[in-house]
Amino acid sequence: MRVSREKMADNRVQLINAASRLFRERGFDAVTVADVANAAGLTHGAFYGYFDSKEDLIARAMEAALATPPIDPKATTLADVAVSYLSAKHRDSSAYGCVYAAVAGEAIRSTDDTRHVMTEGLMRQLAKLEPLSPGRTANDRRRSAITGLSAMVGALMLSRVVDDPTLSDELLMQTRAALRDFSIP
Amino acid sequence: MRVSREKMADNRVQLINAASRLFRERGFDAVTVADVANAAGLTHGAFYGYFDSKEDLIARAMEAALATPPIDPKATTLADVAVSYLSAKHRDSSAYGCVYAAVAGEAIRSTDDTRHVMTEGLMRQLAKLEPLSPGRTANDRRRSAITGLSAMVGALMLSRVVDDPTLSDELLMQTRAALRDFSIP
DNA sequence: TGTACATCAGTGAACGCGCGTTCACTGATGTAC
DNA sequence: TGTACATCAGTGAACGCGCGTTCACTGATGTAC
Repeated sequence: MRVSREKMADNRVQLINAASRLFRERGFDAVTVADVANAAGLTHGAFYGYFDSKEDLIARAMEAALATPPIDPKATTLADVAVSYLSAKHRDSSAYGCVYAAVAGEAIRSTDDTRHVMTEGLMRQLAKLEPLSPGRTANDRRRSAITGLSAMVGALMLSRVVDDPTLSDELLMQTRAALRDFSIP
Repeated sequence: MRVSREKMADNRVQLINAASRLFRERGFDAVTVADVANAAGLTHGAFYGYFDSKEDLIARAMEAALATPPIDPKATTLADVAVSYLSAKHRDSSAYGCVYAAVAGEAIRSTDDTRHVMTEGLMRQLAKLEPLSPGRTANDRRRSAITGLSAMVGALMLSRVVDDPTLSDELLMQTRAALRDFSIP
């Protein structure tokens, strides 16, 4: 059943895309190698022609997920970012959402490779957020970017844990409102 | 090997304490029923005399962990809370630290029971934080409590994922500083 | 209070299951002529 | 360009392992007299 080089390149992309989606949806542990292979139209045996191990796939999938961060390109301020980030839609569909809110907990106990990928992704995300964040000096903007992102990640995670829809909505709404008025004195 | 009623009551406490510590340290999945039983001085077989299932233990352990939240009792403002919450010590030892920063990611895909326990714990934690948070009206204080807690949980998790010690420290430091100056206009 | 027996908490072997990973085989692709 | 063969991507059975859970048995506890 050998396939063409083009098909092989496409299979790798499909594997990474499926993994990037499934891991964010269900977490690293709950997704099996067979799940990812099947979602990419392969059987589990083919998997090891593309990746050394499941841990390797995790790192590559997070790398891909972090290459297209879910910051609204039309956003011009931190408050704009917060409006789309702290939405019910983002809360209810993590598959293509923020990597940190989806898998940060598991990533803490993951391989060095995965943690490194997550670190570099965070640095890039902060660099993009800084010019949109309030503050007169560069350090003020960096401070509000870090605090703003932390608040968004924290609020989104908490809104996903909570089983009370009213509280869940309130967490998003109040954090959105606070970031709208946010400033570094 | 029957044991006394007192010993049994003590065993249950030991199981819950061990679970509450181990789950926060390593996550639900990585901790086995045998790990918890051994840490409490029992073998895995005895476990099911105390709990219906591992999921049952998770809910009871989180309940216990949330009964003594890690808010410094000497804190009189949100900024005070942030100083101890966003410390290197808290980041580096999750065993007795914040439940949300430790297991929120896994709790999202946990049982209804566990999610409910986490929800009630969050409501109590917010109620305690509100009077310490800045704002003129009750809603302003609630807003700053929610945003402050979100920022603390988010910053602590991110500081734990990151493999760069400088960035990790900066995430804590900048969020601490922002919450020190935090106000709702 | 002391004794005989019933109760039942703890033990550790065992079960069933699902996972990550390996591997002999298959058959389509790529290449040498 | 067409043919013959070597290559190697994909398949699915199989392996080894660790997990949650069950259960027959053991022996200390609790109780009835």
